[in-house]
Amino acid sequence: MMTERYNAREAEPRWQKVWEERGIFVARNDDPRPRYYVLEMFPYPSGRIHMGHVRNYTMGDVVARYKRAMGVNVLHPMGWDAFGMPAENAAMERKVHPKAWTYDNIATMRSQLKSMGLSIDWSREIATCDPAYYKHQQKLFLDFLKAGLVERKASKVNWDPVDQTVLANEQVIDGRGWRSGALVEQRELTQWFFKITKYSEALLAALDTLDRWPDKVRTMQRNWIGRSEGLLIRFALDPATAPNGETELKIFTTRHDTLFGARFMAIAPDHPLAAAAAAKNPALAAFIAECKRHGTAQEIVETAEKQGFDTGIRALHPFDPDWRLPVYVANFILMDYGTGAIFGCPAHDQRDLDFVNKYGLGNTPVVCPPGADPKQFAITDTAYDGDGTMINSRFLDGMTVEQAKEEVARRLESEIRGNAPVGMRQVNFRLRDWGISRQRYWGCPIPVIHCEACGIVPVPEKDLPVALPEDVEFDRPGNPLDRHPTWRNVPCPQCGRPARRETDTMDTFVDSSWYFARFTDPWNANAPTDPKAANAWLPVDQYIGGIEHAILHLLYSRFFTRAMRETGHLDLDEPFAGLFTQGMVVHETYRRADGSYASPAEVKVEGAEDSRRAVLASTGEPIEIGPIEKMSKSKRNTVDPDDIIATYGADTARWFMLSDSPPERDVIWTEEGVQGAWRFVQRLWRLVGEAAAVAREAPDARPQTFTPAALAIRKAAHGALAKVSEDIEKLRFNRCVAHIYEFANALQAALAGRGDKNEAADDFAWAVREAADILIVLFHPMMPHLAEECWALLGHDTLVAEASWPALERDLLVEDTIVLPVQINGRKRADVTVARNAANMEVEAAVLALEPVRRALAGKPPKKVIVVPQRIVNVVA
RNA sequence: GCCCCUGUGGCGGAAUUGGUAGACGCGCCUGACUCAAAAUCAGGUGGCCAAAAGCCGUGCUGGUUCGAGUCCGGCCAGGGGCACCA
Repeated sequence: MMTERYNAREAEPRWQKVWEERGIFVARNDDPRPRYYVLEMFPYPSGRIHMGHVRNYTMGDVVARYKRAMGVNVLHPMGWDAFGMPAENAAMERKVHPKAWTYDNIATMRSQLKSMGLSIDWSREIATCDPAYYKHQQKLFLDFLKAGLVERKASKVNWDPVDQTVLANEQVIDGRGWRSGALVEQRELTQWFFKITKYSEALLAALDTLDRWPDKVRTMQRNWIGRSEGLLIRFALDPATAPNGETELKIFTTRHDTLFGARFMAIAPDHPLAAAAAAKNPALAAFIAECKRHGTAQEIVETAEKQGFDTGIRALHPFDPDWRLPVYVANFILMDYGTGAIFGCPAHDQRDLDFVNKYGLGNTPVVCPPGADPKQFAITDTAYDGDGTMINSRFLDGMTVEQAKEEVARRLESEIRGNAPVGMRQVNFRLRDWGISRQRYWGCPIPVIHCEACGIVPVPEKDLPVALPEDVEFDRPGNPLDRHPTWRNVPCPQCGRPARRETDTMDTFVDSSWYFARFTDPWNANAPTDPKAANAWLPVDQYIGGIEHAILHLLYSRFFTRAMRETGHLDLDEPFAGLFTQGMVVHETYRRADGSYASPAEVKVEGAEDSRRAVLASTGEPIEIGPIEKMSKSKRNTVDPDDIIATYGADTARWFMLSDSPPERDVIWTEEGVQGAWRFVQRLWRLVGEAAAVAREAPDARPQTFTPAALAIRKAAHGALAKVSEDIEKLRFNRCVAHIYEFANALQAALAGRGDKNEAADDFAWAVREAADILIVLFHPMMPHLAEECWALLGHDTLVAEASWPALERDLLVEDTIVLPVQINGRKRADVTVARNAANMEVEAAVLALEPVRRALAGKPPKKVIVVPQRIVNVVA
């Protein structure tokens, strides 16, 4: 009898070695079978893996192993998002080279990931800091440049004063740098941009086709792209008031229906007209300077009062040349949205209303809400932005808002001034081009050279990669590339005269925008991709990662895929057909009396749910149990995967990660939960041991008939098979876990029952062997090492990692007789056993004969009997 | 302010998408084994009631329906995203 405990610590490395030696997870590009590409977001090599990684990679591994068992050619690669700031910080703090620091971390994390037993094709491993990788990224940059998808322009940029670098709009969260947390400043710099806005419309429209993405992510991207349809209107300026040469002011509006409610115009402080007007107006110039000094950092914007300054310029209303509108410079107008100018309709825009109330400009309501009296309707301090009927608007009166918009657009489109229409329909996007220049060392060098004579000269392809120099110092702030003597100063590739290399490096989000494509042919030395391989593998069938990349990484990758298509590197639009965003791993927090945090490893928790208390294990000092929060170093509520794997094994950690919480929600890491998972590992081991003893007596040939006990086992096995298969397909791992528990319970009960009844017939043994085989294959994607050990115990000389998913016998799922719940007036009162295919009349007759039903009816006929076949019966008394 | 999501036992969560609410796990209780503990095994575990019968029960509230955790209206609470975007 098998009484020994399963020794995960001994078994797990042993099986990992077998898998590796046999190379069974290596995907081949020439394998003719159908393909499946499952990918988890690759990690930043920060030092050690954390529980979030364990959760992420376990989920992907379950899918990969399941698909492999289904006979599919699976690509499941791993790499390193290896460029970035922390390597430079480490260099500054610890005097280690960023490269050494990064590769040390990669080595540690690789071996940690391997100890998880992931079915990864390590032959395709890539690191983005490897010149063999970024060489091709530089090639992509040059191709994009040639294709007009890259632009160099001066612009106001987000400057992170702590990291001393530029940030993209997407990297500014609540006015702060996404990594440093520092308040972001605005600076005017010349930068490289990827023209993501070229695809605004396409990126937006294609969101509708991504039906295997979470709605949440699609909504966030939709909002981020921010499409709005409106009208561009050219307001003529009163020549008597306009600065020299200025004749008109262009504005963009989505509310042209409210044109007769206009009270003022407003332009951004950095609008050219403002500068022109300020030339002769020192007070205005001072106001503009003041606005610019404050900048547009979010923090300031939110608290700043709306302020304006009358330029003295007057604009003429497009429908009434005698109607003059004052033009203000206002601190709340953004130069980089629309035209940097608006017309203000205070009655129907809260911000405009606040403005006029401050400067006493008044308002005219032009949209009357349904049910309101047009003569009485007035606006004081709350603008009305809803639908209604046009009033006070001359030829628009009586129209709906929609009709009025159409009428205004139609009229202004057909009115020509100069040689252009006064109004033009226009679509505007909130999305800005992606600024990729970073003033950092540890990133992919931008492959261009600045020459006094020739201007910007792309580095010739034969000179790629532009490799990072390794002899750099981090003894002062700023970019060491900028002060590197030989690397920076190079001859111009065109004219040969002394020139200067671009010292900015690329945003690290560029690195991760195409790595999924590189995995399809990572050995390719000549080109970023082999389009044949890329097109065959892509799009990624299932991508798994955190919700924090809903906009940044996922939007950039969608852009890159389109740009790579345009430059001939692959031929598809969307990189990720299926996206799954998993929840975080959270844990209780523990605080000592002095307010400092204690780690779970230091704390001993005792007592049941309602009387739980904690003490410091070493001293007995009482500890306050705090709220459950995301595992983080600062809260010290992390659990080290290495410790868990050393104590319980990787299978236990994997199993716990998948149980209980639905994968998209946060999972609470608890010691009890891990122990529960560990107990189940041991229970499965014992169960398979018992099953193996019975299975040994099984005949090779499948018996002709099965006794009820054997049939019950077979039904449980195939029922579990059907449910687990469906739930893996839908990534509902918590339900898979429940089904496997249920099946294991059923098999255990059947084996225990056998002793009493002495039912050791051939057919029973055969059913047990079949059930044990199915059980092991079913749990092997979640607990691969235990599965191999059990598989061997059952006498197989193959690997379960290479076993086929069992064939489902659907006949076993169908019962001949079924038990239907019987409701009386919608409340369950009884059960009735009927033939599965019994006619409704028969079911009704059987139900009416039931004692509880007769009692309820008391001799009267039922009002109604509803029979839902194979579901339920409801008697209405 | 706008948009989205989530509210089910002591806890994590199931519920075939309108058909037996609480699967499965954790925790707890009782028993067996043990000198004892651990492990394991057997049983129990939404509330009210001594128990049965019964009644109540999916954030609150109203509705639709033979039947509502699920659909509709109105609230409340928690979480997330966006936000001078014209």
